[in-house]
Amino acid sequence: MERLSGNDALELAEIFHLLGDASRLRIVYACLGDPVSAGALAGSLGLSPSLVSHHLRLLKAARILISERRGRQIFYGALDDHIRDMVQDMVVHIKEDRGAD
Amino acid sequence: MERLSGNDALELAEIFHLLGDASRLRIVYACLGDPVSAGALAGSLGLSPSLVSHHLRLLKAARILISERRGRQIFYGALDDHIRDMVQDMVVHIKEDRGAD
DNA sequence: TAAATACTTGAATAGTTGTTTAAATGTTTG
DNA sequence: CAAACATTTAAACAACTATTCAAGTATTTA
Repeated sequence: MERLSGNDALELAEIFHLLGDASRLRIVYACLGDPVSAGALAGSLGLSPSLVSHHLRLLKAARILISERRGRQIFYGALDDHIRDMVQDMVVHIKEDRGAD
Repeated sequence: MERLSGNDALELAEIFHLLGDASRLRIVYACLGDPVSAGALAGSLGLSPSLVSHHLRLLKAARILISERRGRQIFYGALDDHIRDMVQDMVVHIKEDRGAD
């Protein structure tokens, strides 16, 4: 049981905070597999393109997602496997926990 | 790679959101071992008793922490091992990830 | 029971943030 | 080049939230 410094807490909280919004969490989750275009995200999640774009910017700035342009679309995907595993594991963990109610 | 419904996302995001604040994250982390009194938390984390109490209420409502009165102090600890492991694992995961910069 | 201790509660506030609407940018195609 | 497509950007706003301060409640002890 290590100690958690104020600085560490700030940094960690930033990641949690980004996943702490339903829209953003769904966006991240939808990007864990093959890269998805911004428009496809908006379409499949029922969110406005503008809103999705705003969230994508934050997620990219936090180095959770990366973007790649293909023609006139821009595809978003997880930065790397570490991100993929981390998010996947966290979601599984919480789902398990809340399931055992 | 399962799908994440809007409802699931809302529920999951609520937990993430609670851990997405530095003060709250430190409080939770400090409670993962032996139960700690509200005053001790405030003291060791350098936060006002009032602020700590506000956060504790939220964390208790979300069934992350539980409280037990002993004399005039009230001790807070993780709800169960599931919570302990979950938070610990998430913190480790994120620390690893950000370390590999 | 009065004082002291340990927390909690409520109100008030300054700052943040998710969302919308409208306009702008970059890219392809006729 | 102009029109259509895909996404971003900027401004604006309502809702939310972390924090503080002051007052209130419960528990112990002198």
